[in-house]
Amino acid sequence: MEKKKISKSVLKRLPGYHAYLKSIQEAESPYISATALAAALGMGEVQVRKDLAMVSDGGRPKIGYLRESLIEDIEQFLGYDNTTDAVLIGAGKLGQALLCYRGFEEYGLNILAGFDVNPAISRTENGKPILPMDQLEFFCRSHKVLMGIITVPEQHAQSVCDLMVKSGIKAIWSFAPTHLDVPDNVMVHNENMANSLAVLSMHLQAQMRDKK
Amino acid sequence: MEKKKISKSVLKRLPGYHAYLKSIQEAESPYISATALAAALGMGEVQVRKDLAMVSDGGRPKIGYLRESLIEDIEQFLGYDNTTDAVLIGAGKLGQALLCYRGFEEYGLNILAGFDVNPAISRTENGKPILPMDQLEFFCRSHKVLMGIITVPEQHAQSVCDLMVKSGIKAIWSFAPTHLDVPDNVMVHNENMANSLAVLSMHLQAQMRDKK
DNA sequence: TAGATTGTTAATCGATTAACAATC
DNA sequence: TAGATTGTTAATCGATTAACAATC
Repeated sequence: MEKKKISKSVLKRLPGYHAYLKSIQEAESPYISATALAAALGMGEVQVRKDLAMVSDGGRPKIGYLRESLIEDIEQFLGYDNTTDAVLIGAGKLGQALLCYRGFEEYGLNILAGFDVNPAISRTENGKPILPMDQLEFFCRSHKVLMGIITVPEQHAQSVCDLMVKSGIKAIWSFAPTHLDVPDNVMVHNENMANSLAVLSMHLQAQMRDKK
Repeated sequence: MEKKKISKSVLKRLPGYHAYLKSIQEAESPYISATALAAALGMGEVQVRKDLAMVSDGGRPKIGYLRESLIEDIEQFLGYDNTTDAVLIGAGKLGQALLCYRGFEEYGLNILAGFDVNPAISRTENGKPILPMDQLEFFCRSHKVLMGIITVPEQHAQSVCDLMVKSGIKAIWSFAPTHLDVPDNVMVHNENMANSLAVLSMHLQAQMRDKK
């Protein structure tokens, strides 16, 4: 397993393999072939093999990959083993949902606290603190937080984003449907619901048209 | 504006242009150039121009595009004008957050109702009904619902998905971190948080490495 | 050995970018 | 006219797919 440069497209497929491999823990054989994986996930088998080659140090011809070690390889590669601390700004409905979502731990994400201009509550149901905004920078600096999640309304997204950058955050996961300007060394990933919707609506429109 | 076949990549960028154009309503000039748009969103200007060519019937050299009609063109193209009805299954935290999110209306999405195996409440804060699962098929058929949103835990996602397909749904927007098997004529879009996280974590890891 | 499977090298495909002609 | 901007045609780039040799 070399540290070759990995493309975004491959990166985005890895969690899918991981989830599937975890879901078949009870399987009879401890091995799984790229062929089988591809069939289960509805993908091309060559693509699966190439993707796995990026993270694994090899399967065995005729047999396949050792499932357990494949899982470990992906986890190590994606950094699921060492957790990333994050803060979240915007403790509205969506923000609270994310703060309470337990699944993130599995992916090595640990949201330490939520922030809000005007916290309605001081803790989430699962005990995570919700703090006033003015404590953000001190909190991030002292906990060395590098990841921030934005769940504020569109109008406030850019100023919240600026605040995060000022607080030393290097990776921003935004749920606000708007473009964010950041310095070069900061990465923004837009979980833009509008984009997803566009693809789905288009499919529906095309289907309706074909029906006629 | 022809109905050329449009690629997914273009489709996913259109909402970004739309949001930005809406956000500069107060601007002095009623025109905007692809150059200006590109600069504002940090994109290549040729790409912007090509994307706009797909939806608009042309800008004017030296001047640019008429902002208002560009907005309309994108809205029409993405179907923001005629609303799509949807149902949501899984009225947990995330499900309720989506049911209450008002921004969807802007994109032509109208979530009619939520469903849950065991509804804790019968209505959301904004008055949307939360119904028991066994009413799903009748509801979908009678309201001719074609889009479904899945916000149930991973283990139940596939069976919920099957139920949606059985109820006539053709486009599924899933927030469950797992692969879903569907017939060919049904489209699934995975809003897979794990995928997004993978990209961001990788960026952080790379940055930490470079720092040393 | 034969056959399934791996990994690699080459070909294809699609999307982005660059170059340039057309237009106001 | 000159210059900014559009739209198109060609070149590049990257990712996917196909073909094939290697291996157990």
